[in-house]
Amino acid sequence: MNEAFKALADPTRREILQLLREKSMNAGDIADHFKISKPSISHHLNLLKQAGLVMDERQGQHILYTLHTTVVEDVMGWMFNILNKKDKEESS
Amino acid sequence: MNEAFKALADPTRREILQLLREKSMNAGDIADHFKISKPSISHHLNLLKQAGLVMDERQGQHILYTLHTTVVEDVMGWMFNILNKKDKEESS
DNA sequence: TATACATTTAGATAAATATCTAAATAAGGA
DNA sequence: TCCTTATTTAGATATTTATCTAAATGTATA
Repeated sequence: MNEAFKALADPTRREILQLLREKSMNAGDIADHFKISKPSISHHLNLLKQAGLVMDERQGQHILYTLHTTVVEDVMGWMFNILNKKDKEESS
Repeated sequence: MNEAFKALADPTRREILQLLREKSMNAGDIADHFKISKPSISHHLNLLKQAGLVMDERQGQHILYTLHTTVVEDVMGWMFNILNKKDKEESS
């Protein structure tokens, strides 16, 4: 989960996740939303992929990126635990 | 919220937050939980403070650090939004 | 006030990261 | 097969970050 936290630390990568929340997109269309170069976006996409936050699938000439929410849920779980002082203290 | 995401990206800082979830602690006691130097811990505590994730309060010779959950909730909200594709799509 | 303890600040350094341009790979179509 | 388009990989560079030791600051107490 450390990789996911690190991936989420960058504003560009968070914005990519927000784009993908709406719909899956290919690398080029994602890159068009930003001012930085395509190779940089490709690098960010790779980090998101390593972190398990997105999945990629080649579709002909394009590569389609899709949000993958399992790890997001894991991170949310960690955060939720922080909010609840001592998860062992009571059960009811 | 960017500072909070960046603060959460470091494993030592996340561990500090987990310590403080149990109870408020002073800088020295926090540092004793780690192998790294006190100045390094002080630096991490400062970043957590800048991010709004902890608060500090001098108590005599010691400085007491306390978890501050408002920003954690903000981050959770962001994550929650990512999980729900298109928050505008329906209301019921 | 002198001393000890707790913590931070200063300054240095090594490692990690974000970004770029240029080149390579992969697929589709003439 | 040749050319175009889509994307990634390689390699370089500047910035940021985590860490350290040494010094400074703040508080308590003899």
